[in-house]
Amino acid sequence: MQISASLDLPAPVSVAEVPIHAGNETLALDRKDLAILAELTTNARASHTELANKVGLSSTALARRQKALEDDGYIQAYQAALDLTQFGLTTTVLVRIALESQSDEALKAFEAEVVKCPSVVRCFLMSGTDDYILIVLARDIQDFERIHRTELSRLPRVARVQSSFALREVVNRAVPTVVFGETKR
Amino acid sequence: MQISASLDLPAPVSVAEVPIHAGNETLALDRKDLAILAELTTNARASHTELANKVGLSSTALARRQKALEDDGYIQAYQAALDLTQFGLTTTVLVRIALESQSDEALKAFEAEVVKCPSVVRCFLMSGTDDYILIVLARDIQDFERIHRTELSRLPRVARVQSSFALREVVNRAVPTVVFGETKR
DNA sequence: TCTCCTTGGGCACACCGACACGCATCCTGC
DNA sequence: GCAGGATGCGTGTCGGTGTGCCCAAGGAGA
Repeated sequence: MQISASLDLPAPVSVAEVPIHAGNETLALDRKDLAILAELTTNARASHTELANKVGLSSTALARRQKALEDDGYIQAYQAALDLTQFGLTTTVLVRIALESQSDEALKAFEAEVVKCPSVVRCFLMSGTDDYILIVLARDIQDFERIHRTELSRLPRVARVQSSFALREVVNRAVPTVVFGETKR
Repeated sequence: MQISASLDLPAPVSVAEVPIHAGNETLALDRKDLAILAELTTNARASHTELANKVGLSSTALARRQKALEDDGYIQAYQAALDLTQFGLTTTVLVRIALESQSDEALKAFEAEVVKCPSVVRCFLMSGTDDYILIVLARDIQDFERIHRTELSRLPRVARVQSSFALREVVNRAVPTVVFGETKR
């Protein structure tokens, strides 16, 4: 039942060895497990019998595997995906923020506040020159001006804020397709 | 039953008018609808009775509202969230890509190929100097070197590639919290 | 080679629950 | 007061889910 695999970090891989797919520690999942995950990524509410037919298993076997995938932590949660454009959130903005200092105290202070910003959906602490990169969702450019004023400019220890607007989203995947291709079994 | 609201774009808003929450065209959703969405964002497989108890409705009323939310497109899909660290994907890289030219043909050629990159999860066409920004998931830095070599460097019309590694992810939300706070009713 | 044991799959069954319907009630706006 | 919309209750049917049991394949050991 899909044991271990929790801590088997990728083995050191020589550069020339890997063909095209990544990974390749022997993942404790076979093709049917990946098919289950791929299907659940699309239809989280699919029933056992429905999934069983698509994967090619009996409902019993599928139920066992699905439960194992949940218990082993491969499946974190089942969540509804909302259409944010229905809420008017059609504008994505990438914001680069540099702090006054990189002291531990400054980072903590900044992060404690940025998690409270209701329009921020992602925030990365980055290597390189820019300290943080945020992804902000807004209704339009005017709304982003408001967000900039009421949320971003109130963040502590900020030295510089630089915003770039996304004109279009070309790719938006929750899971990289590489995940569903990697298996030895 | 939650009609319309599909096309009611944000009304022009004077800068001083808005207090703290965004939006504020009269959204066709009341607090209970938002509570349903908030709950389904966490537990997509919750039953009608389970949701009804949390929201404070009967299962009948809840079923009607949930169906309306689906039919009106507020809920796009129900999907399983995978723990990507279980697959070894612990490294997030932001990649900025500038093309040789901004001609329509160059954009189309690039985009047609970037959607095929299995390690790319997001790709934005950006305003400003950088043409595209990608979010790439890798196992580690060595794995990103492979991705850079086998996926990114093969993209057409690329003039410059600049990569920044995310040291830590401070915020990761599927839905901005502002969504669940905006309503008039 | 034979046997034991483990692992995973499939079948059958029973139970509990979800879901959909009809109807009565309540509230609001006109 | 009336009409429309939304809620809540009750009921019946259907389907999903969980369990027990048996079977097949593969590996280990004697």
